[in-house]
Amino acid sequence: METDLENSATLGNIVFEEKINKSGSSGEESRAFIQINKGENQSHIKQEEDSSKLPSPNKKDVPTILIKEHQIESAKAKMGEVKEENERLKLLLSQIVKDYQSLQMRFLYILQQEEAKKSTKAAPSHQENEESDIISLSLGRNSGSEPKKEKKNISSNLVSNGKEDEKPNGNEGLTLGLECKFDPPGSTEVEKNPSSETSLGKPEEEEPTEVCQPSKILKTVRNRDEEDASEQMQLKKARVSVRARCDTPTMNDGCQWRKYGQKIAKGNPRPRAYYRCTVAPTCPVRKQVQRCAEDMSILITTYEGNHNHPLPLSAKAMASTTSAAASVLQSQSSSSQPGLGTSVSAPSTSTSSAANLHGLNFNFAQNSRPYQFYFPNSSISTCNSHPTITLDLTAPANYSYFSRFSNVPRCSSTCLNFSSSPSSSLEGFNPQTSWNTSHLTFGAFPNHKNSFIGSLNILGRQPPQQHLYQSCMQMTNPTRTHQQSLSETITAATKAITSNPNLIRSALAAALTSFVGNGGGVPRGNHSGSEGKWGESLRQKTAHPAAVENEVGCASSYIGKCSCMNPHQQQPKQGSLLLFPTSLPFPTSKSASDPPPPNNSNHIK
DNA sequence: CGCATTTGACCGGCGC
DNA sequence: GCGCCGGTCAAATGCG
Repeated sequence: METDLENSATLGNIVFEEKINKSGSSGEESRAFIQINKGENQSHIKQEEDSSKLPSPNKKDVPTILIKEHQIESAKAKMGEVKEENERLKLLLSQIVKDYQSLQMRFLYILQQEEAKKSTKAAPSHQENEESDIISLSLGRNSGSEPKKEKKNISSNLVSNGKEDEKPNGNEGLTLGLECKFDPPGSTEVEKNPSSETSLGKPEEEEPTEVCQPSKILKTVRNRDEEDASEQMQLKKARVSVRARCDTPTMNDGCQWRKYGQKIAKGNPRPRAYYRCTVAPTCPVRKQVQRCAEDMSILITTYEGNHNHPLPLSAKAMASTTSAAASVLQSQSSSSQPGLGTSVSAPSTSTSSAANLHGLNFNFAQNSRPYQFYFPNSSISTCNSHPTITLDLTAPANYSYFSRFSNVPRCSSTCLNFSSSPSSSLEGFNPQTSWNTSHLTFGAFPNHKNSFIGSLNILGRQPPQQHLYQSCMQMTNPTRTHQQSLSETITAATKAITSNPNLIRSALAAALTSFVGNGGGVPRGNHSGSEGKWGESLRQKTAHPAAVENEVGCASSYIGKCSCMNPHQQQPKQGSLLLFPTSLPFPTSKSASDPPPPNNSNHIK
């Protein structure tokens, strides 16, 4: 704009007018009108030329020339003033942004401090506020060897943590007990979890140690479950469901999973597979994989819990996403239940997720205005046994998804709709042109009292954030190829997540990294969920965008650049972030028992 | 032989 | 109290 002004000034015969103050000047052959809207810090230049009134240079009207020169000088002077004003406005804006960010950080810090205080009161031994509710459930677990073996070998006193997951490992309870103030000194061998730094129990969940025979462990644990059921109910509830188009049996989220069960759930002919994370023996994270009953091409993966161990980047991405999403639920539930105020973040997953969880700053409004979330109910009711947040990464937005997907009567559902506008074709998505604007929307669940609806315009009017994400997005520019750029992307996204307290944005960033690739992942071929193929596949696609359309099966996902809005959202067009729905390049899992892709041969057991 | 998967049984929560 | 359902366990089975 300034450049335009300067250029215009050099042309001469130009009169600059501030529309507000000086509109209506006349008598000039050639004019440029500058409309300045200081409030918006935006200006538009209109140029008008009236050739019929152009003075002839040959005319001997010298005074006219002098006047014009004078006018030019005047115009230049005004232009300078405008520039100065523009600079002032910029400075002011930047200052405001800085202040805002500073306040935001302070607020987050205060929140974290408060959380820390609560945790300290409840359980002095635990310092991390970021412990997720689900992780709390995993208390008492150790990195010990196979649960069965330990269970058999343990004759010593055991500390039950009240978690079913821990039943097999009597030692686990002991381990937890050590960290727990209630842990008896005489407790037997305690195995330090390799990832113990991340395994922390919440005060509420910690329980006095109990001595029991190995054979009785299970019952003891369950009894304690009953005793603490009320406390743990919520903690167990938070879930994050990811909907993605995937022809492969399972999504490769970078983690290693072991299947421990399969059931045919009511209302869905496809079996639901149950997996637990095997990256660490004590990891409490579990996931359910099921095909969408109405669209078999959609794979629904529901995560519960947070990893208590280091994860590869690819796994971190998903974990961060799920943690961040879960934090939404947590934040809401926390408001309704002070006792559950501890954070939801995954300790081991990354500092980013942890930081984000407490940083949930949502500007709620009564209107679905851009940049604001509308929560008809400010919190998810704790009565809901399974509050679930859904990340919908499937094809074109169809809000019927939400209603049918949230069909669990007692569950409140939160949906992050990553679906694109109907016009955007997943397969036709061109990554090269897809990276500027994103739009994160929240689907409404009219049928659920605890649902919330809203939309977030992430970039819109927040230049710093925009820069942040642009930096991330630029790294993913297909022109920059391969693993390095992907790695950078992941790193940038991680930074973005870390630095930005906004939960949704963090989730978004994490989601981005999830789909960008699994750099750094160390897949284990022996585990069903250990593939790194999809990340690799995506890298290839990124390097060769043209090939994307030709991909069969799980297509790559990209965040698209789109100047238009999601039709379902009546939001401003500018600067909105739009996440295109995508099929995910999840590799095929070794597990033959996983719900088979709709198009593929299905063998359901 | 070790490990992962399969699959029937079991348990607990919830609704009627 | 009973039955349904989701979730988990653990023995059986399969595979490398």
